[in-house]
Amino acid sequence: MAEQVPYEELMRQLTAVGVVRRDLARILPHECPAGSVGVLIALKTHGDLRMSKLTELLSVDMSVTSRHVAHVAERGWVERLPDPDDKRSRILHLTDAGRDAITVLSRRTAARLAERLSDWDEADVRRLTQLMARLRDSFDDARASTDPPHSPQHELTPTPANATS
Amino acid sequence: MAEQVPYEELMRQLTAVGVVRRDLARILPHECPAGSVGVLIALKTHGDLRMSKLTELLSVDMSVTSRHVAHVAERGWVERLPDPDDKRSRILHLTDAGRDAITVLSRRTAARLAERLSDWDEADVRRLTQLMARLRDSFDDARASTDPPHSPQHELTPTPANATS
DNA sequence: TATTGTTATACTCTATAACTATA
DNA sequence: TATAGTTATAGAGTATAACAATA
Repeated sequence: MAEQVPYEELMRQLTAVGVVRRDLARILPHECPAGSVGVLIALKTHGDLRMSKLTELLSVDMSVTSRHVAHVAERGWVERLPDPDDKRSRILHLTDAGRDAITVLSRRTAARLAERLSDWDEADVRRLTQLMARLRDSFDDARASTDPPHSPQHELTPTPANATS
Repeated sequence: MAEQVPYEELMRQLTAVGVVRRDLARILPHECPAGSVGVLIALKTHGDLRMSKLTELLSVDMSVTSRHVAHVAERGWVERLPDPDDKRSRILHLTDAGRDAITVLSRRTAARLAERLSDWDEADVRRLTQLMARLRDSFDDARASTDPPHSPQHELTPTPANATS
């Protein structure tokens, strides 16, 4: 891709999505924070999952998944069934109560989005959704292939080439 | 807008942006977390700003802005000058060191994005950026006009209309 | 010895509320 | 009395590291 792409602007907009996420998070019940929603939706979409697979889908550390799953399990929305093939593993299963919870959340979220995006046409909503999905895929793929080790996080101070003064 | 818009999918992709943000955050120096970057970029883009204006641009609570600004001020990237028109106010000014820091960060971020989005064409990057900007605007506008009070956050349990069992 | 999952700890971002100092 | 800004506190999300159980 050409060098003169407006990455800085994309970067800014990525940060701006936080505004959207926070606004949507505000309508969630205190019992069901965003992390829980992610788990519930993933299970509704993909069916029963093991912790490892769910972790992969959420693209977070497994310790994070474990935390979120513990939360929804405590509320009876997800069951952690034993895996007959591997006693270390657990199979996560969405309960009926969990399904009901998602229904309520989806309805409420959709209402909020419909309100906020009242002047959007459906085509643009779809375009944005598709592009964001592709963005996520591009990052997931790259992380899976090149990230295994870890990014060292260099220092910021040494900037001889850019010293403007 | 029609009722059958795939809001649930949009919702999922909004969450997925977290993957992207986290990946980009990983290349930031420990001295300059995401919150600091937001402040620096805003000042570079809009020039000198008062706390209140910066807060509006970032769409967060002023206490958050204050925290982030204190961080970058401690590192000499931003100066808090007195406002001659209002002694309660402070004018935020990006220092040369701050400008240098942004240059380094932008370069590093751009490199990461170029790597991740190597198979994207520039038009799609622009399309995505524009749609995200519009999304943010839609939420900012709505918040400004209808949110002043606060969303009550109802309970989740009562779901008579959706009981599947 | 390697892998699945949990837990302890620490850090960032955020909002609410209480506070100071001006207006 | 109202506004600009700071600080204290609390809550959510995340990653790292240490750990238990099983493969």
